[in-house]
Amino acid sequence: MIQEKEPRYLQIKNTYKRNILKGKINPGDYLPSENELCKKYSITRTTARKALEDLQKEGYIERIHGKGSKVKERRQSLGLLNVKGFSEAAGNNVRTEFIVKPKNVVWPNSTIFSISEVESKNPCIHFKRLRFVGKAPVMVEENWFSQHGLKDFIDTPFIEGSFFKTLSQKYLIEIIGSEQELRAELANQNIASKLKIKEGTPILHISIKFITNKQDLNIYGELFCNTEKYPIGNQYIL
Amino acid sequence: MIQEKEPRYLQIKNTYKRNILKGKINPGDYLPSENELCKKYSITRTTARKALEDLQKEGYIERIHGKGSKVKERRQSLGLLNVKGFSEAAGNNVRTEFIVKPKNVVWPNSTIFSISEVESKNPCIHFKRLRFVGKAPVMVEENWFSQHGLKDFIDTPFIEGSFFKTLSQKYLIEIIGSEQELRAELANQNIASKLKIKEGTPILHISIKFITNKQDLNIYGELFCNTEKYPIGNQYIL
DNA sequence: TAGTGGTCTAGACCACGGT
DNA sequence: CCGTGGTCTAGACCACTAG
Repeated sequence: MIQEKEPRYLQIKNTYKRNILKGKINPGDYLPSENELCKKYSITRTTARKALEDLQKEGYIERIHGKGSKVKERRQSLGLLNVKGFSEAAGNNVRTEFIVKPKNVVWPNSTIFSISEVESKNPCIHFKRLRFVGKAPVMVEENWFSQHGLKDFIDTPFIEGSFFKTLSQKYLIEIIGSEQELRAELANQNIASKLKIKEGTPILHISIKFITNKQDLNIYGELFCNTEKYPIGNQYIL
Repeated sequence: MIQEKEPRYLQIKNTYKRNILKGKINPGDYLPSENELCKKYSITRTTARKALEDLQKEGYIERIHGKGSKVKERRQSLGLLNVKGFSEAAGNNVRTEFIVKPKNVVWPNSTIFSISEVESKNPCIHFKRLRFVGKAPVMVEENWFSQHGLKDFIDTPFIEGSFFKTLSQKYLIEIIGSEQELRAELANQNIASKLKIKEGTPILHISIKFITNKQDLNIYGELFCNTEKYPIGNQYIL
């Protein structure tokens, strides 16, 4: 086991980050000033500033000259398009149900993304899920990907119910990018019944390709979202 | 007229930024090390670091422990929204028309993004455009932002008709991130008439906040897109 | 005027990369 | 080994906000 010493500024940054995320510190509140942090943790202003600057860079606080470090308002949205996935963004109020469990299928004719030869030579895994916020179904999600390097995927349950967590923890596969195509459409009878909305309600249709750190493994998805109450959030920072 | 003294680290940062943009320094080259900068400009490492850290944050350089500050190959792709076919597939077949030219307005009550104090204390600039692919209008775009640090913005035409090119080249302002909220909606009478579609056609409504490298300058936008023929593409790499 | 964040100096020790 | 960037100390002066 490698013993890594976490820098002081990171410890302090993460302390406040956790407290903001947990709701112990609320939007509008002010964090301790730089000088207060210096006393509290026995550090110098350089170190205190580094912690605060990082929090600012990540969008948690706003620093106001002459006033202090104010915790920013964070809206709740689903955050589906960012690489981190669903469960993390929407809190604990989410549930996922299988409509079709993972199994092998023939590769569909993807009209949008082209599939590499290596991908198409391997079997295709497919599954389909329905995602809820509270009791309301908000999204139908369907995924396809090559079995290439994913032994026993079909027979193993997802770690904590999360697809991406399973890829990461069991197979060390990380998402390193994505391409998306977005369309507004009217729900057909099939989607409408699953999302418990009327046929003809406007829905957001997302075709997505997640690019992974493993050669010739991409995750292809089709998402159909009822955005009426829960718009899709998307954040890019850096 | 307020005489603002530009901080030393900013002068140095912008010196190298301009040289990179002008091609005097090429991708793969290394910038002077922190200690070399200290000697060259008679500053301390703190100041040299601040300049280099800013260049890194904006994606111009990569800092490698034990090696140095390497100029990056291409600017980091931020996954900004682009209409598929706008610049590539449609060739030069793209046109933008003003519906409302840039002028000062009172800040709207943004229901989605919270505006910082500094932003709201400065006047708000607003403009509204209609974007075409060929002869077909495909997007209504409306933007708001603080005039903070944007002297003469309203009176100057856009460089090559591009808003972001103007920000970058005239004011050295770069987009370093974005937050978006996506919704599928039915076109109201106003939007429908501009996009030449029937009222009730599904459209993609995007609320977007572009975060810039300038403190307290964000670009807020509302986009209404007819995605029937031209879906919105979105790419995120890294 | 007191307190805050913004900029800056002049040092120090460390971990990492290449020789 | 030396030079690089990463972390950190202990101060300083300034500009801004608010009472």
